[in-house]
Amino acid sequence: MSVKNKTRYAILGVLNSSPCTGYDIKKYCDRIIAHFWNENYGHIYPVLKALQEEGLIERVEEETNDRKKKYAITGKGREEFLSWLKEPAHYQPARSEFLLKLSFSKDLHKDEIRSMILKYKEDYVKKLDGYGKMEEYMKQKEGALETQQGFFLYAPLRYGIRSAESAIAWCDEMLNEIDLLK
Amino acid sequence: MSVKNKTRYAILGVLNSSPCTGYDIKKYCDRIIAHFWNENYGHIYPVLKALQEEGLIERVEEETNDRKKKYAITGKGREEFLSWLKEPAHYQPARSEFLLKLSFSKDLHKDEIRSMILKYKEDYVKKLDGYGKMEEYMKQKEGALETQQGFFLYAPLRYGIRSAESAIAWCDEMLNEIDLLK
DNA sequence: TTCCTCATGTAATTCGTTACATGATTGC
DNA sequence: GCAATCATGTAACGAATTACATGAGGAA
Repeated sequence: MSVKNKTRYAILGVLNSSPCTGYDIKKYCDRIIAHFWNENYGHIYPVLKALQEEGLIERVEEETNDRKKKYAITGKGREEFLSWLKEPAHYQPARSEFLLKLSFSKDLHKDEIRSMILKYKEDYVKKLDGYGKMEEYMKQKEGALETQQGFFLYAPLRYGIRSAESAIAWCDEMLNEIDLLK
Repeated sequence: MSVKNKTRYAILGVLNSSPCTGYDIKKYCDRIIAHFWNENYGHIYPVLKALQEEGLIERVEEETNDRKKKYAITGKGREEFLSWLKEPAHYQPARSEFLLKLSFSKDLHKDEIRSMILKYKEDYVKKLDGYGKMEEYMKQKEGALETQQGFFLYAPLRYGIRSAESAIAWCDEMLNEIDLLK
C-alpha cells in the first residue's frame, strides 16, 4: 500500500465522476476544489500507479493523444471509495501560524500587531472576493442549488465564504480591541 | 539545522515567556493553545536539543527535581524569535477532509448527507461549548481584555469562537438546502 | 497495589512539498 | 521563434505522527 490515505481518496473521488489523466486530476484540484483541498504531481502520479496495481483503477483508451494516460475507477475502486465516504471525516489537528504568532506577540508594538491583523484581513478580503465571483458564476451557469450536482460544489463554496466573512469580522473586532488596550 | 521551522518557533515562543521543560511545553500546547496549535514529544525533545546546540536556548538549574531539564531562551534566541515574529505568517494550504467528502457525495442518499452534516455540527457545538467555558474563565480570572497579557490569549480564543459559530451556521444553512433539494 | 501524572527520549513510518528532468503541442 | 500550457514522472528533503521504551512519585 505504501502511499495511501488522503490522496488516494481524492483521486478516486475525481475518477468517480469521469475518467481522467493525472494532469486532469491536478487541474481539478487547482480549479475546482482548491479552497479546501490541494494535491501535487509528486503525489498524484505514484498514487495513480499504486491504485492501478491494486485494481482500484484501470487504464482506458485515449485516441486523441497517445501520451496521455487516462484512468477510470473500477467496481472494486468504487466500493472502497464509497466505504471511505461513509466513514466520519477524521478530525485534523489545527495549526494556524498566524494565531501562533499573535499569541506570542506581547513584546511587539501595538502598530506592528495592528498591521499584522490588517494584512491577514486583506488576504481574506481577496479570498472572499474570489469566492463571490465563483458563486456568481455557479449561479448563472449551472443553476447550482436546484440540481444535486451543483449542491456538492456550492456547499463547500458557501463554507469558504462564511469562513472568510467570519475571519474578517474577527479582524475588525480585534482592531477595535487593540485601540482600547492599555 | 535538520529539524526546524514551525516547532522551533513554537518552542522559542513558549520559552520567551518563562523557562520550561519539554514536558511543560507540551502541557502549554495541550492546555493553552490547543485550539490552533499542537506539538508532540517526538518533535519537542529533538528540537530542544538542536536549539541548545545552536545557542538559542540554554539549560538552567532546577533545584526541586534533578530529572527535569529546564531551558531558557538566550539573547540570540530572542533575536531569532523576534525576527520570525515580524515576518508575515505563511499561508497554509487548506485541507478539509470533511469538505472533500461532501464534494464527492453525489452518490449518497440525502439522509446520509444530512447525518454527515449533523455530526459535523455536533463536533462544533461541543467545541464552542469548551471555548465558552474558557472565555468565562479568562474573563473572571485574568481580567483578560484589559491587560496586554490577556489580550494575546483572548484574541485567538475569539477566533475559535467565531469559527465555530460560523461552521454551525453553515451546517444549519445546508441542512435547510438539502430539504429543498430535488 | 493500581492508576495517573510527571518526565525524557528514540525509532520507524508516513506524509507532503519542492526541485529536478524531459519533451510535445498550441497560439501569438 | 518564443512562451505558455499540456503531460508524465523521479528524487530528495522536510515535517509530523505514532509507537516504543523507561521509570519516578503521588493519590486513591
